[in-house]
Amino acid sequence: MNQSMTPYHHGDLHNCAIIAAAELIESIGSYDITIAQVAKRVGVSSPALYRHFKDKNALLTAVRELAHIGIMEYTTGAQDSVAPGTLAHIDALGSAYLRFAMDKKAFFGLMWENHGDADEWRAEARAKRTGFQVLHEAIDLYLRKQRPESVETSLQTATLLWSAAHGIATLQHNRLLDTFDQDADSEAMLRTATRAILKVDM
Amino acid sequence: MNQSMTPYHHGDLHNCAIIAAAELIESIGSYDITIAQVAKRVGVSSPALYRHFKDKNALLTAVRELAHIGIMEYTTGAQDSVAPGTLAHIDALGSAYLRFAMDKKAFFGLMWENHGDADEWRAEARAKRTGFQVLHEAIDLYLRKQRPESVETSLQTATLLWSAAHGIATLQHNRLLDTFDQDADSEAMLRTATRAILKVDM
DNA sequence: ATCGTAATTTAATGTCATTAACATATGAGA
DNA sequence: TCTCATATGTTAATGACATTAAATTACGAT
Repeated sequence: MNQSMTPYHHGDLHNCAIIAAAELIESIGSYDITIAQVAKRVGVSSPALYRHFKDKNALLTAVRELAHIGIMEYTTGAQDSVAPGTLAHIDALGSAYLRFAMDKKAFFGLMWENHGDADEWRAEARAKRTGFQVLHEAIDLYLRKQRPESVETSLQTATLLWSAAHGIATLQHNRLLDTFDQDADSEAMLRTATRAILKVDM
Repeated sequence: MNQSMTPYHHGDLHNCAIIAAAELIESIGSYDITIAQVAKRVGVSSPALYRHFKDKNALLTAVRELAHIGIMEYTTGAQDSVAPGTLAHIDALGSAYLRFAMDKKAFFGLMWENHGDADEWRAEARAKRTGFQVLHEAIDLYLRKQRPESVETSLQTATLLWSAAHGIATLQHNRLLDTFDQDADSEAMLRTATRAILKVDM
């Protein structure tokens, strides 16, 4: 990412900073990072970053996008080995979500955090093909095959299933699941929830 | 809370500070407060608070307890008008949870946040009668009456139902629900989830 | 009344984010 | 190639905070 031949820094501070921030977040396992840390990691002074990002939050927002790409990779990767529109397909997506939440704790926390520029993000999210869209498509396909009379509820079903997965992931993330149920198994929980929800009329 | 007759502050800075912090959080709708703000509100210098709290986080932890009491009030209050162990009872608890999450956004966010002293809290939470215990009892009672053969799964069922409620609350909290489903109705979603989960074998 | 301890206060530090002022590179033209 | 405008960096400087240190005052027991 760095044109190591150029003086100053030039070239790609913008992207380098985002990546450095992401690496930093990953390495300390928390998105409570400082501009100074990122700057140091890229080998540049703190104020330099302000040429590329309005403020610290703007940098974090950029990292957030990386996190969304990451979850997309987990999600789409999970689809490779399953037949489209099957229960296994939906399970795989849910499992990927839980796995991402655990593997990339800091990213997971960061990406759903309440961010200031929420409105812009929401607009984009609706347009793009996000992890949610992938889930929605899978559920739509599943219903179309298994319960065609309920296809029209696929959006609500997807939203509900996402909520369940998100709740499980979040509670586990904050170690609240095993606080109350020492034997809690998030994967099993989500599979149970999935089956319960898919079976029910909306 | 203040012995307005005493000089200095004396008397009750500890409790006054907690309440002031809670009021502040409520008023600005965020738990991103400063020690200085709290101190000012109580009419005392910032360092004074350090005589009563190890650090800022200790103060927030105290507020967190208030938040838990608050959700307990919502929860138990919701039980007054329903027959114990009925589906309506469980609905009422879920509804109260969602309502608290919306009414007291900042508290809701604060109380489930990743806090440093998590281990102590977890130990206490297991001992005390928390909102979760109330839900667990209600579900246990429900299963005992409606599906006695599944009573042994009441803990898992409670955990799963909490997860669903928490997911819905959290996503709505961050305005993510209506990002993907403009017509999303959190109450309806939770009722659907509740019915689906209670019907299913664990 | 007196002393020791608890509760406060004002100073002082150190970490950050962010802005200001200054400097250097780079690329488009003359 | 030389020159200027713009982009990109750099080193001060500022201001908000959390937190600690040192100095001060209130209170309760002797």
